[in-house]
Amino acid sequence: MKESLELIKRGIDEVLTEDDLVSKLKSKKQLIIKVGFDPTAPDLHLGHTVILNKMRHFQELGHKVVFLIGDFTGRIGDPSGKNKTRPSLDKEELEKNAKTYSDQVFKILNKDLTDIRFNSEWCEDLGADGIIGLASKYNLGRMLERDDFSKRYKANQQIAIHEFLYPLIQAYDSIALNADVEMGGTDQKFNLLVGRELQRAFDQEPQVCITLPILEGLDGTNKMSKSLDNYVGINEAPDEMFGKIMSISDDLMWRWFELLSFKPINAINELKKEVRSGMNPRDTKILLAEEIIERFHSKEDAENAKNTFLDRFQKGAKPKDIETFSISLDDDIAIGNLLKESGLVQSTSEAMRLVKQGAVKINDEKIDDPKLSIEKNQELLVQVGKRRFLKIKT
RNA sequence: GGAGGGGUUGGGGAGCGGUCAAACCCAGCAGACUGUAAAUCUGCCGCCUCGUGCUUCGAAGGUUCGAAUCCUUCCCCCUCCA
Repeated sequence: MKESLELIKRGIDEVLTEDDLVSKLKSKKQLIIKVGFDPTAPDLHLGHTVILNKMRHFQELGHKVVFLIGDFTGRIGDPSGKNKTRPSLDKEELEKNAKTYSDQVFKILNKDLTDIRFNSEWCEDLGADGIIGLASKYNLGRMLERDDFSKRYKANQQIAIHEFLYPLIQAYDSIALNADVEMGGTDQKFNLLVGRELQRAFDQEPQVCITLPILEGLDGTNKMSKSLDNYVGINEAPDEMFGKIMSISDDLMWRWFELLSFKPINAINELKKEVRSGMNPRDTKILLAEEIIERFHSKEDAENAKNTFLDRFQKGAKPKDIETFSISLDDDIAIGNLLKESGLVQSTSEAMRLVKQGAVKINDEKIDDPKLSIEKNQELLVQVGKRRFLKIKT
């Protein structure tokens, strides 16, 4: 019992309320743990794994996890999204996304203790009556308690009505599932609590709400997300992962250790201490990268990725597999056009700039003439900046 | 229903007849330094045939030697009062 509670509480932000959690755990019944996911972004990244790991913890204690895909809520639009009208996904697409999810999710979750559900299952039947009924159980004052709403309200900014509906529907999901626990990021706290209250209004035992810290992305400040392109996808190739993880700042590294590593807290503190007394932080970062890659690929992949990385950046070797781009030419071609055609840069203007800045190498020689003409029927190794490589056959 | 404010290059946000491809900040890219870091410094950051070249400032017209800046119409957004 004590250990269970400790496991659950590790690395989380808040439990509301701990007393309720304790009594649910004491009841010895199999609990239903609900976590909602966005139907439009089925590619999981490390940010998602923070919560997936926690779901896994509950499974280790024998509880049932509901992986809820918010296809219906997705249609309404999350309050945090401004005016983006969301495309409603058709059945086929949904199934595809669900499959993508399940392909990835079971790298962490236990299949036997996981239900994948869609909230359209019960929301479609809710109807206008149902929605009005739901809405009658909540009130404006409580809605405005939500930080983001109250700020906007005070600042005379608009709040669309449907934004009020969103938390209600999410709460209805908890009722439909009879959830015992709902988890989400700290930004979801309000929504989770609405679920708790509405369950009471529907004579259910209120769910325990657990918030988890939000993982910062590669830039170190913003939430990891696909749209900001600051993520590490769990399906990414080992080398790719390794490179991305090594590029994070030292500060962020500790944050990632805390939220992503399975190492005991003590071990992490020990590492911190060693760095403070002179160990190169790069080497601890390597440990982190290895651990994560091992989890989503294999120990061998992790080892290889590490070696590739060291070869490449410590010894200055080039990547092993450089793609080849072939183009057939009638005539010689200007370097700017060649770079653009090959896809190494977006425009010839960009190519010209890069050449002027000394960022372009051909066969390991820096070029400085933006008007350089390349002869046809040649094979060249072209490098742009530090990491863009391409073999070009003209 | 009435009154007012606004739509500028990825985001934020100046400009309000020429000196505007458009200040400044952020993001991004490149170079230096390094641990492919962070911080810092420097440069770049619409497009091309790279030139006293071309196309941009919600859309379409108009005034003018000249418009992102003025006028007209249209589209869109926001706030306040009722």
